[in-house]
Amino acid sequence: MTYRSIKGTRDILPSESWKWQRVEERIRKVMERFNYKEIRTPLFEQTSLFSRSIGELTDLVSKEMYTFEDRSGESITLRPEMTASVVRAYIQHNLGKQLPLVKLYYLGPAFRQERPQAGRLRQFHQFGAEAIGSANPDLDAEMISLSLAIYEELGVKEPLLKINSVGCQNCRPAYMKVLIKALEKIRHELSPESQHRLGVNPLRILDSKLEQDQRATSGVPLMRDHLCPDCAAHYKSVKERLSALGYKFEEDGRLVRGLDYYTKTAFEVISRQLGAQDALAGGGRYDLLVKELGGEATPGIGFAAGMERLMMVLGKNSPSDQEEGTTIFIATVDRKSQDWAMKHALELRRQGVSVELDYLGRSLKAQMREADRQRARYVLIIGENELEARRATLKDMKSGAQETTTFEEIFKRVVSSSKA
RNA sequence: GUGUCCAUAGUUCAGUCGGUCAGAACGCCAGGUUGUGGCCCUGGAGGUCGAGGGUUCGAGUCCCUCUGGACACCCCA
Repeated sequence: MTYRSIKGTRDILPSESWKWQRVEERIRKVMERFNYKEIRTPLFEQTSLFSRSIGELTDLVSKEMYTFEDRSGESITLRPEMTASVVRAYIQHNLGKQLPLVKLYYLGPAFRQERPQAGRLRQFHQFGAEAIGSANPDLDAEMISLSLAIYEELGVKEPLLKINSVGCQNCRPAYMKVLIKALEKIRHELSPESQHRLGVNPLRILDSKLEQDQRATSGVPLMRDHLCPDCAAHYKSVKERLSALGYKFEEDGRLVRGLDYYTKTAFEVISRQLGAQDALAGGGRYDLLVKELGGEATPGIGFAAGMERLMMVLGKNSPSDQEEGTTIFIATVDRKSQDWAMKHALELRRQGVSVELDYLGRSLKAQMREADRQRARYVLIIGENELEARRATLKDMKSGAQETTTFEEIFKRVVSSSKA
């Protein structure tokens, strides 16, 4: 038996990792244009941080977390998302005392023990942003705009924006009563699953994928029609700001977030190019979360996005550019030239040039083939004759032209072309 | 957790009613140029046909179990 990566985890091999690097770079760039600063938090936290913030009864907490006891008996959980950690750090380091509005972004792995499928892994990667310290709907618009700007920057085709308001502690409880009452009335028309959800998470029934549920709930009251004046005004403002920024969006009164901490604005970015797991990003406002986790009552908003899903969408679009090749391959023919190559490869590398040479004792022909495979811009050929004459042959792999000249001249050329 | 489908060389796949079916392409290595790439030609290495049982004179090919994978439900990024 051979070892394999654990179910739902995967290796990102060199054939792919360079693409991830490119994408991550551009994500960071956009984040920074919006003046969000990176935060890196630990991969694991105290279990209660997540259960308290996300909600004890949510599916995520009740059956999807990687929770274990460490050797001291403390309950530890691999982060299933990043918002809780970011808010924890915000409180722990009193970030709100240093700045009235804290804008943070993150990028990294998260863990959820679900059955893997297209766009869903047990170790997956998320990037996202959090802005803590303002309840201003302008900030909601900025946050949504930020998430879309990233997809725009990367050339994602037709990301679909869906928004909704999930209310607040003032209006949601009352609405829930109305909703449950309405659902009770049509209970027998609901799917068995939804009948079960009635007792656990009635909101979920609204976005059930089953035709049966959709039909049955067509006349059921929606949160957006039962918002308190404050929430209604906020929601209206967000929509106005989005329109003013030129964004198209779809109001989805059935959009629900799976995490308990959301209030008011909820949004999702969907891609039709994905499978059943079609959410590229999801987020919303969480005005109660900081207080819930022990900080001073501070409003916040954020979003999280899936890297794997992004990569899937990007893979389906442009044929994408090529990985950069090495700049120069030094081909050698014997021990002496190999010694020379080792020494000068290091020298060139110190000057910022990417250099490769042969470690398999291959023929010159094989080394040339290797250089070609690496898409080297130049091959430097060094042998007995050259060593003696303190010259080497430099071949331009694109044109095929080659010339024998002094080491100094060659290095000058290689270093300058590597900087270009 | 439930369901459906799948499992043959490094990769993508052929293998017809169970009887040379262990193959192709690409990739890899070498040679064709005893110091030179990409194209082309030639040759080579590489598989206990996911694992374990069973049916049969005989099983990649049929049956069972297991493992792994994909997708969907669920859930969500």
